[in-house]
This record gives sequence, C-alpha cells and structure tokens, in this order.
Amino acid sequence: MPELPEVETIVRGLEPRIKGGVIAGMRLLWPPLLRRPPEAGLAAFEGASVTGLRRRGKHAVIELEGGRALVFHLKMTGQILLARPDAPVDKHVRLVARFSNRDFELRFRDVRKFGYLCCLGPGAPVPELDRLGPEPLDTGREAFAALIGGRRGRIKAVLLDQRVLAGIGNIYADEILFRAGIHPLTPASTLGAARLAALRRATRSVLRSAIARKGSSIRDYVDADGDEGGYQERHAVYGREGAPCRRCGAAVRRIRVAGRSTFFCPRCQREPRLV
DNA sequence: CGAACCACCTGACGGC
DNA sequence: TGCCGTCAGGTGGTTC
Repeated sequence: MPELPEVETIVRGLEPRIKGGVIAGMRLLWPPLLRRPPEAGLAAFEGASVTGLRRRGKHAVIELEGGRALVFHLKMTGQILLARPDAPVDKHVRLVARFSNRDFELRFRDVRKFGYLCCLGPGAPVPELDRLGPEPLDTGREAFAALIGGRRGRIKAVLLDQRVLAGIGNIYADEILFRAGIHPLTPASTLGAARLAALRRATRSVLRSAIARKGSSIRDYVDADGDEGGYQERHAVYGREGAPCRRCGAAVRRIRVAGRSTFFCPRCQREPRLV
C-alpha cells in the first residue's frame, strides 16, 4: 500500500504529535510482527522518549533517546494510527504503544500481516535500511543517471528495485514512466542522457505532487488520523485500463512486468526498439 | 545479473 | 447464498 509519498505523509503527521512523547508501555497483539525481537523484550523501551521521526524509503522510523529506534515497514496494508485509548481496537491491530504524556496512543494495524517492526538498540545494524539505495528526491542528476542507466533490466523493474532508489512502488513507477514518456519495458541501459534527465524530472514532480496531495488512497491507505490521500484522482495511468489517456486519448493498456500490473499509454510511451 | 514464479496473508469482488 | 478464481500501494527466496 504505502509508497514513499504515503509514508512521508504519515511521518509528517506523526512527528509534531509524538515527538517528546514518553513510551509508557507497548502491547504486542501479534508477536510475529517483531523482526529480531530485542532480548529484553518490548519492556526495554518503556520510559524512552521520542526524539524524532523520519522516513527512509518506505520505512517509518521512530527515533528514541539513547540511540534506539523503532523501524516499521507497512508493506501492503499496514497503517500507523493515533487513537484515543478508549476507541475500539479491531482485530487487525497488531501493536499498541501508550504514552505517559499524551492523550492518544499509537496503533499499528495490518490486515495482511506482511508488515514488520524492528526494534533497534544503539548502533545496531539494520540490514533492512542498509540495503536501500538513495532517496529519489535527494539524488542529483549525475548520480541518478549513473544509478538507472547502469542497470540492465527493464526500466519498470529498475524503478521498483529498492537497492537502486528507495521508496518507489507500483503506482508511482507507472505514473513516473507516463510522465517521462518512457515505455515500461524499455531496457534501462538504452536510455540516453536526455531521457534519463526527463525520468529524473518526472520522478521528482510525481513524488512531490503526491506528497502535496497526501498520497494515494486506493484501498487501505490512510494517514495517522485515518484520513485518505487525494493523489489517486490525479493518476494518469495507474488503475485506468481501457480509459482514455488524459493527454492523447488513446486507451490505457495493462500488461504484467516484474510480476506486477503495469499501466501505460501505448501512444505517449512508445514501444522500445527491442535489441 | 536478470526474469519468472512461489510464498507470506486476508479480504473484496465478479462469475456462475 | 455460496463457492471459486482473481486481484491487491511489497518483498524475499528459489530456480533456470
């Protein structure tokens, strides 16, 4: 569900409200949520205060005093919600964190149970984060061209590869390629400087617009307050099979690439010359 | 290195 | 109504 713009929206909404919060206790309702459980258990985090929040790729990181951190991945259906402690807790809530100095609690809810939480001690290695490529919005023109152009795979698969750039998922990969006018099956290594520059501009503008609209809500995504994003109304191709392209009117097509549904305009994104 | 396929898990929806 | 297949904002492992 959540890609970079959705996680960014969640983190921005969370930060002003839980920064400075002191964790009073955590209730783990579905133990497999924890990846590499801390030896002392979640009790080790009681009394810790939240020093900051950040996003890395599609991960939400809650930083705690003493160099500790809680790293969440929401995968397809994960949600981080703030709720009054007396609000009903449904069966999909996997973790509840209470604060001693806040009148709301943080809940991690995840229907499909793909999401996870890593609890980090000071200096603990986090392979999940260390494996990630750079942030697309912090990557300069030359670095971007080197990262993308140096790959042999099809451009859609390259954009989805978190080791290349962190945070782009299935929706935004399609929207970015449409904006750049690049067919999803184009081998990345065949893109010249001009098209790589166009791809970088498209990446920046799509991600920034999506963040400004607070992400895309197709099925499950909501922010920490339970509010939906609005960028789905701006989607040019994703989920629009058979509908007219907003730019040229041709019917949007759907194919399968890297095992994922892939939408594109056959006229605005021309077939690559196959080698 | 890359691509295809399965796995993880639950729920919604369409067809019959 | 119910059963069955298909699909879903993600990733990791296996196999060719």
